[in-house]
Amino acid sequence: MEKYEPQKIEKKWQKKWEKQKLYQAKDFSKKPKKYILIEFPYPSGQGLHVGHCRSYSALDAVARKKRMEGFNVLFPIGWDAFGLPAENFAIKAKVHPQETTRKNIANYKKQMKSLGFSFDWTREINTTDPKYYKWTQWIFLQLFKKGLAYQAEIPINWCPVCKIGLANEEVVGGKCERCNAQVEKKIKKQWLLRITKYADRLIDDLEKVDYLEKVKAQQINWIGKSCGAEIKFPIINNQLSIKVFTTRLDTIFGCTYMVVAPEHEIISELANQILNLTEVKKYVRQAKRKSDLERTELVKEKTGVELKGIKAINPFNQEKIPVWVADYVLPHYGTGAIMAVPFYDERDLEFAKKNNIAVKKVSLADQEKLLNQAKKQGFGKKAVHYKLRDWIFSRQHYWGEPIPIIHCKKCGAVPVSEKDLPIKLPYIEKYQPTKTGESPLAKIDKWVDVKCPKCKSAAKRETDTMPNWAGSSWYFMRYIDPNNNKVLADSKKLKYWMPVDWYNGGFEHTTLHLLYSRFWYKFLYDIGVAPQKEPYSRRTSHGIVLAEDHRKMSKSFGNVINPDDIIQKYGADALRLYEMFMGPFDQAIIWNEKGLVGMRRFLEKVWNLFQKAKTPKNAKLEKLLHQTIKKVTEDIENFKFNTAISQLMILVNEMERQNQLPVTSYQLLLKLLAPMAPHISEEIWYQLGHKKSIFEESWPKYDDKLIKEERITLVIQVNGKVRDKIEVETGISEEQAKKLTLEREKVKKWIQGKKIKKMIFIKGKLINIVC
RNA sequence: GCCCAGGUGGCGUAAUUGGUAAACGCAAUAGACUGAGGCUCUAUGCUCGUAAGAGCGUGCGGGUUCGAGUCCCGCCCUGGGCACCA
Repeated sequence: MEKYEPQKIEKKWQKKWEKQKLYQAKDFSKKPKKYILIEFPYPSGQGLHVGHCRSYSALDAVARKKRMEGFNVLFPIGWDAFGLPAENFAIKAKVHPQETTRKNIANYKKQMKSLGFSFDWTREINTTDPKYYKWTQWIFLQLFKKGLAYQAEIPINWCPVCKIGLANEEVVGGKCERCNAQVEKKIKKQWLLRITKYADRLIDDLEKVDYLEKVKAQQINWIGKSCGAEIKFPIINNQLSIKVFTTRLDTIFGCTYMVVAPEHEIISELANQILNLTEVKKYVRQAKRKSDLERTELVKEKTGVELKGIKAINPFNQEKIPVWVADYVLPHYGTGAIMAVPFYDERDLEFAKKNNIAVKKVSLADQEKLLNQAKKQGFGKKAVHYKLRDWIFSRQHYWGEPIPIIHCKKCGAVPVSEKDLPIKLPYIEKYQPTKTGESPLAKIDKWVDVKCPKCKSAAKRETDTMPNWAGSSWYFMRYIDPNNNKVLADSKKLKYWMPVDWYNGGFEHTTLHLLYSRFWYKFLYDIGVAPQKEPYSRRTSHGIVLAEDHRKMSKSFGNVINPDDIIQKYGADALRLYEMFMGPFDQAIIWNEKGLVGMRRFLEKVWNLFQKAKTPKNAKLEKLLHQTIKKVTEDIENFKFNTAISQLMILVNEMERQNQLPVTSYQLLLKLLAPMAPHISEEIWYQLGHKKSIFEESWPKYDDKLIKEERITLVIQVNGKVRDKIEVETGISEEQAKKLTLEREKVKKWIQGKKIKKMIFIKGKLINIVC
């Protein structure tokens, strides 16, 4: 056999596998199904990232192993291609986003193919394809019909200089990323999705699924359900009152003041009673200019202004308390107003001290008594609040799915007829956002001016587009039936393939994408489209790959690793192995090119063993072989790829050491290696004279009896310190072990002159003499 | 401030879930082999010692236990996330 030259053999097998259609999933096959899913990438101009490779290499290994285990595997791929970066790039480079997207996808595809992933390319999808987003729009219409999509006045980030709306990402320290002007808020009517209606189910159904515990915890924290009470505090000399939400009703007798958010309507409602209105207005103006993030960043200094002339009454004890406005209270959580109990709340205490507000101490025991009396009088209505807010679904951008709604002066917001879907995104030359804050689509009269589907009078299309999250909230369903133009996917096929058996992606998608897609799936279940309540049976997340300088890889730092260069230098199999070997799969890991050297050496060892694999039998290898089958099988299942590979290295090192290597043992090694390093394994497999792919072989099974060691090293401790070791039979009895131990010279030395209090014997492990 | 994760050799890390700390890989040093080596093999946690050996050693301080990287209490540090969540 020639020298190991990955560049030659890898290309060859990639082409052959594609021709053989080895990795196509079969609908309704009699084999049991396995749906393995990776988060589909956003095809950016920078090309595939070594971070992508980590997730894809690992799940490709899982998919390949599952096929060998006899499953009908669906391992699909597609493109999440709508979004801001493509649009911004287009504006700068004057290339249409459709064009850059096309190019980027072609590049990603080429890169992915050069890594030899076993995707079923016949099911490739693209969220920007009208045949795809027809169904994204269809789902929106169903949400609208069920009252889960609605419009509301919501502020957007507004740059007064550029005269465009900005994404949070484009606001840096409260300033516009492009021109550095102070960003303002502009109120705009926008579409929202009522995800809050699903909040309880999104928490409760987590019990049904196998996600990493920390992922579940993060979802629960994000939804942030809290049960408490709502209380109305009446205003003196006025009919109005301020409603607050609290989880600590039991502390209400210690309440000495109230705080309302600067956005709270009570401020304008009480305007003529507020004595220091100018000061208050000034404060409110300043607060409104701050982003939520800024308000949260200003941790140390809690500012606020008293509403002079206003007093509220604590309904539980009739005490008159002052009302303040402060921006540490946010308008969108709870009721936008709080009762402050400085004795029990650190934040309230800090604020009270700074502003010379009274602090009142009331013991909780006393309060309980008082509270019971109050409750009898019917105060404090039970209430549940969530951190989770409804999902703002409008974007004033070009490069997204048009929202299929027509606005009619008479009929209001009217849904587009389903048979008119998709509402295609018009191809335009100028996609800069407008100076009015509307989407660029608003300028295309020909597209905007339509007739109302209901009353046929002149009407206008909705010109906002959907966020990037829309297309990715249901894509896993489309893979199942990617070309269907009657329904989003055939219900029988959905029933066969769903739910996804194993979904892997980044931790950064734990809260938004995962929650949004679960919400949509639940909704689709409710309207009879999705077959179950949860889309993903199992969710794992991979840690990010950091650059050698310990920072995130980013074009601006100039520390990005291009997988093409690595493949060129070490081969795709070495890269794949390295991505899995570098550390625990769910932890962040620092890229180090030197590690690739080891992978390449290992593969060369495997390659060179070919010369040696001739003898019929070598009993010395049997045990290690079976141990390795067990370890690799279990480690892949538990996504401990690093230790699976180190076990294979141990086996290969032993095979090198042995003079005799049976062909059967070598073939076993190849099968175990194949999911992780497919090219080299397939090449050697054919060189050994096989006529069919190694991936059509079945996964090796181990024999439990052959794994057990007959002899072990029994550790001898004296007072917990290792003093000696003896080789014994595994099944050695306690008495025998004790006897052997006490005969040892070293042991005698250590226990000389001491009285043995007891001896602890742990079968198969150690013996400890306490004296 | 809150939430999550994590601190183990020069580096990436492993440890049968309370039982030999450092498997596997990278790097470095020394030695062996070779005409030569950037090949291969052997050794190397730290300190003392020629050695045998002894002591120390998993962020820090306590504790439980025959025995702790692993469990409990307190603290420090690093990374990631965040919408000050009442």
